Amino acid sequence: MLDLRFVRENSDLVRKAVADRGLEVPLDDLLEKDRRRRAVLADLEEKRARHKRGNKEIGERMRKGEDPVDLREEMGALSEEIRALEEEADALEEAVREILIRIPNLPHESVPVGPDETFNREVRRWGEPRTFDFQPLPHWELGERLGILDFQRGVKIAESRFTLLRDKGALLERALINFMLDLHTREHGYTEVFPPILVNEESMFATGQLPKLEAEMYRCRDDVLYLIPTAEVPVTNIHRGEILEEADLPLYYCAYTPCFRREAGSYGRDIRGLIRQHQFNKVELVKFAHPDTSYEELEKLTNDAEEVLRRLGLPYRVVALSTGDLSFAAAKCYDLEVWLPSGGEYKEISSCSNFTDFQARRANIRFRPSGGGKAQFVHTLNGSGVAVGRTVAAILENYQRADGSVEVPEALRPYMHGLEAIEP
RNA sequence: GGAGGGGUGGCAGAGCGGACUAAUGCGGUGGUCUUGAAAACCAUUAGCCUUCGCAGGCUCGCGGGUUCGAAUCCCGCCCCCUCCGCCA
Repeated sequence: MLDLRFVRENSDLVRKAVADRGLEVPLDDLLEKDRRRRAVLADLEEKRARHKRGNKEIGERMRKGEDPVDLREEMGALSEEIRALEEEADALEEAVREILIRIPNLPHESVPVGPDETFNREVRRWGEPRTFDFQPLPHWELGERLGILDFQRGVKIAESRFTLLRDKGALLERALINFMLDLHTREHGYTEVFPPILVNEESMFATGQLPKLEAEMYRCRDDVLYLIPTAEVPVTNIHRGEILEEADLPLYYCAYTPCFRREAGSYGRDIRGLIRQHQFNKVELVKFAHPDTSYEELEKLTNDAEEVLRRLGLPYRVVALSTGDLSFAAAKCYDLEVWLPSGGEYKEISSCSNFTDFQARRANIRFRPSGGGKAQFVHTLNGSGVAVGRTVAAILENYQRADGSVEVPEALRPYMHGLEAIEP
């Protein structure tokens, strides 16, 4: 959410930012309602002040034994007027808010301007895609042949886009989670947390999933709780409504959680394999940063996520998303894309974003400046570090051998009882 | 799920129709005193909204209602605690 005062005073800037994203927002409507609300409020407050003084006088006179009937009647009438004005002011405030919460964050000046992903800009590449002297298989075929991915039974147990991991497949998944958590906690300075996987509406609103992405989420039938689509939600909400100490910033958290997404509207996409699942595991990195350093923190966070891929020896590239591809709450975002031989392309495996004060304002997360003074909103950041299911796919495809076995990346072997390869 | 108790400032806790402009204590900050510290004493110690400012308004879990007037009375909801039941 943007600051209403900022929107009021910089409407042209906001208008341009929304247009750059290829979106439309009834900004003039908002400005007009905001103007009217402030006019009503001035009137209302003047009447309330009069009402207060009058009531105080009634109290004083009644204590002296009088009954000021005329004043009581006057205050009664004033009370009616106040009630009407309150209703008007509340309605206007609500209308303003309804528009305001749907305005996306302002893209950072370094974000490439363009209507869609074709305007994304590649920032760097790491690693060389391997050349095969045999016909490489897609990971779903490798996984089924190795008996570690069971798609049919996943569908039987749940529905399509759910997969059963077996034996070395389950072990590989678990090894990756532990490897990533260890890397971030022991070498990158993150504090590990394990948060609730079901969260309430306030939490979903705070990070920006609600109201816009309601259809993307699984909801419980008898309780107003949602399955998290990413650990970003519960972890960012750790400090919702809190005032942090400036000296404690930046705070680094990482969390492994399962994630659940309905993938509404992506019927035909990535239908085979592990790429687009309704349930997947992810290790997430979350930061609460000082506004002055949040963009440096974004670079560091992105590098922390990249380190996972470098240690695993998976070729990747980093892409700066354009205004049209940027998510609702993000001011800037780098996607990490891992090389997948089956498609002969780079595929998103992590998304690292700076949300500036956009989520912090919705979540009311502030910090008290060390020198004293007004509490300010922190900047929140997060990024996958990284998506586990897609990493499994990338390892299977990039480390496959001609005989259908898959070499275990060296960094992972300590986490897999020294196993060097997954064989049929 | 059943029964009871309770949500008041950073924390504890009083107030239970009109001086609430929310007592008091603790904690925090600044100061006096001190070689330094502790103690003591003094001062200070919420957020938000409107406004250029003066100033005004809102907020006692949330939402309604009664009343000239609600932290206080009534109704609904949410959350927490204790006990019982169920349960990994």
